[in-house]
Amino acid sequence: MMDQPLDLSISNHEIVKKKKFTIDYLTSDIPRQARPTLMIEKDSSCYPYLNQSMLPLHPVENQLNNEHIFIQSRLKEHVVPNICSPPLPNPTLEMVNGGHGIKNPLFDCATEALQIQYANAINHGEEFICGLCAKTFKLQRLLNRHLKNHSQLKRYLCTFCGKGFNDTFDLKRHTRTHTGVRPFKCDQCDKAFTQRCSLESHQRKVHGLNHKFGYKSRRNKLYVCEDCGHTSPDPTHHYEHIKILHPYSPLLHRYYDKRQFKFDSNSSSTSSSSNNNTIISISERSYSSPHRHEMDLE
DNA sequence: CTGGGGAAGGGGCCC
DNA sequence: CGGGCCCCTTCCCCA
Repeated sequence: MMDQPLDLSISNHEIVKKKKFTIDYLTSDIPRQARPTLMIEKDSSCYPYLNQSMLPLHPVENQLNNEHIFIQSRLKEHVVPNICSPPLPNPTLEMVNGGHGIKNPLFDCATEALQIQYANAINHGEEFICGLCAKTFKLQRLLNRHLKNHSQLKRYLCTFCGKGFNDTFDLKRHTRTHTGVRPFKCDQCDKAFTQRCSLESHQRKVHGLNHKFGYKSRRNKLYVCEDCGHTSPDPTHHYEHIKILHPYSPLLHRYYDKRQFKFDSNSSSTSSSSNNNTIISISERSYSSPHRHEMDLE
């Protein structure tokens, strides 16, 4: 199966400079001494549990000097840790989102506050009502998730800027503002977008294309490599791309997670990529992976 | 002022 | 039931 060279599409994304975050996080009414500081060592790896000497460096921005990147958050409740001291790997920090984010080590401290909010929640017949904003929910777990939105303490932190999110998908979506990954490409022009809705809005407004999808209908899943912007509709192709080009990605450990890789019988490693960007040809043998999933695709 | 696009909040649904 | 993925929507910025 791997005798033929494998064609992989690599998007020509650029690292987009977003001044917005720099301004947001460096201007604050919080006294400078009181601001938490996120210090990311320039050469630190995003994959602290693996062999750092073999890992790719992360594209970074907001660089203020040659050795370190200091990003000061105006959101004092984000609990921004110092992730370069003690030296990585730091067992107290758990990476998420393929190494682009970390679990907030102090998130458990929010449990008490959440319990107070739970106590304020009202069970009114078959409805669950938020005691803080009076929004109603049909299911308890929807109320539970809603209550987290009231908490200022966020579960996941962006390793680029320290901004916090309760949802890893929100973190992943946010990370694209730092990496410049734009998976959703317009087939009518050269524009690309970080979100599918932005692409569909663009096509509707600029090209006059109407959606052929029903309201809230699911689109075909597009697998996106958050490291380089490579996209594929095929989970097998996506997995092969990560295995070959990003052999130390934590995503490879989630081969059996159906939320990450939805393999099916029609999935083929030879399917073409959905974008029209630079095509490079890579020999499988040239990138032999030491990973234990080497034979999983046979 | 307006339109296009970026970014993120909120909620539905699947695993 | 929680985590994760996705869609809809809104807000904001900028040309």
